[in-house]
Amino acid sequence: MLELAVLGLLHGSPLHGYELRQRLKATLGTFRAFSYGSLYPTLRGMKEAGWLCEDDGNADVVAGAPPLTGRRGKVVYKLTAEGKERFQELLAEAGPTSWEDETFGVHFAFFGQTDPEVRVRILEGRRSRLEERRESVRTTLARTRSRLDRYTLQLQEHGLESVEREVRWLNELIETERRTAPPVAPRSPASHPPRSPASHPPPQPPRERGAP
Amino acid sequence: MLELAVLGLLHGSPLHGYELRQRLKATLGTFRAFSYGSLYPTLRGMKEAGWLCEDDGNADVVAGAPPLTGRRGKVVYKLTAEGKERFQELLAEAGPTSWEDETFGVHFAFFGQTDPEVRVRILEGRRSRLEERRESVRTTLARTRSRLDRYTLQLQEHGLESVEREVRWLNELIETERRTAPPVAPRSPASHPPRSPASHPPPQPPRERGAP
DNA sequence: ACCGCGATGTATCGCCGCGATACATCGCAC
DNA sequence: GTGCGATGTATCGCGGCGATACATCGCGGT
Repeated sequence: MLELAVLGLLHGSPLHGYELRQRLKATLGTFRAFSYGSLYPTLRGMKEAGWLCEDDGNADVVAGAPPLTGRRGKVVYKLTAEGKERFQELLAEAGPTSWEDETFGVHFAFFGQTDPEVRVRILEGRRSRLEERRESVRTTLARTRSRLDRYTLQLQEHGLESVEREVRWLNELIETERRTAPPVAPRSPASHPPRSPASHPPPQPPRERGAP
Repeated sequence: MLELAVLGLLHGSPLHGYELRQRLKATLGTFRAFSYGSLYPTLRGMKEAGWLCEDDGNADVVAGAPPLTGRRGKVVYKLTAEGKERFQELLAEAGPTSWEDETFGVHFAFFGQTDPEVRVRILEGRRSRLEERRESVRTTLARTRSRLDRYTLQLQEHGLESVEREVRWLNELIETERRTAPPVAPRSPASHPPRSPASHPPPQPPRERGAP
């Protein structure tokens, strides 16, 4: 999970731990934070697995500069070919793990590199996860409403509204996905009949970031 | 933190582990779930600390029934006097730990037993915590908006809206608190005005559940 | 009568993320 | 030139989670 995040961030450009963490905070935003206590061990593990390697760019560090200590310089991590492969692999799998609370945000953040079909599957999975929770809250709320204290009730209702809001958000996203890449073209968007039958726009990854 | 939750639940009535967990799920709702892997060790710890004891109610279990096994019966946990004391102690402290994401929900759930002043302090602490996060998201969003991919942007904005929504919620709650229990020290209410003064929303003291 | 099976119930283990902490270097203001 | 905050690497202990094992109970099916 952190693995996916690191793979994704590093897929953009090589980074060192510190900056990696900043990006993690910025990109995943409200979803999770991650700390070095997770990051560095993960990095180590991934290095051992061969997904990434250290890339000191140019070794402009004076070689013998601090001979006293264990030589602490910047360590820049960079994806290997296997790492990129691994990233694609993780992007492609849309299992139950993809729509758990913590994981979903990470997957979503890399939707730009994800296959449209997988996107929809993950969004729908997430939605049904949330709907399930919503129903659970609703029923227990209905059953126990009268027995609840004012504050517990308020907490419960706020939680319920949060879930409902998130479901609406997902609905919009799914709607948009479907309109952008419909399983069956409901209408020709342009004057041309599509040469690719709309089901696979593989060579046309949706609007990435980076170079404008 | 689990400790507070257990103390609070058990303050109502003695429970055994299984039901305790159900209540935990129901009461804390969307906030956290907790699993036995946390619950039982915590229970053990609390028992050792003297906050609670086992109370088998009536030992209507046939004493020698299953002599083959290690004799697994229901274990009902019950607060001791020290436990109740400890609960009050925890309710009274409104430190930074009280308004962290996970902890806040638990504290809030027991606001019915909490001193009004402490309630406001916790709500305000929570709010400023959230405002801080909101500003952080806003600024990084403003700085990097153009460089972000469509999905990352959407994720970011959704997160921001969530935080804003929660701040609004807290504002309402604080407002209500202030109206119900104004900062001016309340005069002795016992005397002759039998009906409440200006403001009489349904609750005056925190309407508890359970035993009337 | 019997079995099966799901709900109830107690308990533990390994994994992993977090927060705190230590240590080191760099750049810049004073 | 010195102190201090940002940058940077790394580890440790704590605590929660999910999976799992094991045990009992009540109920319906055959």
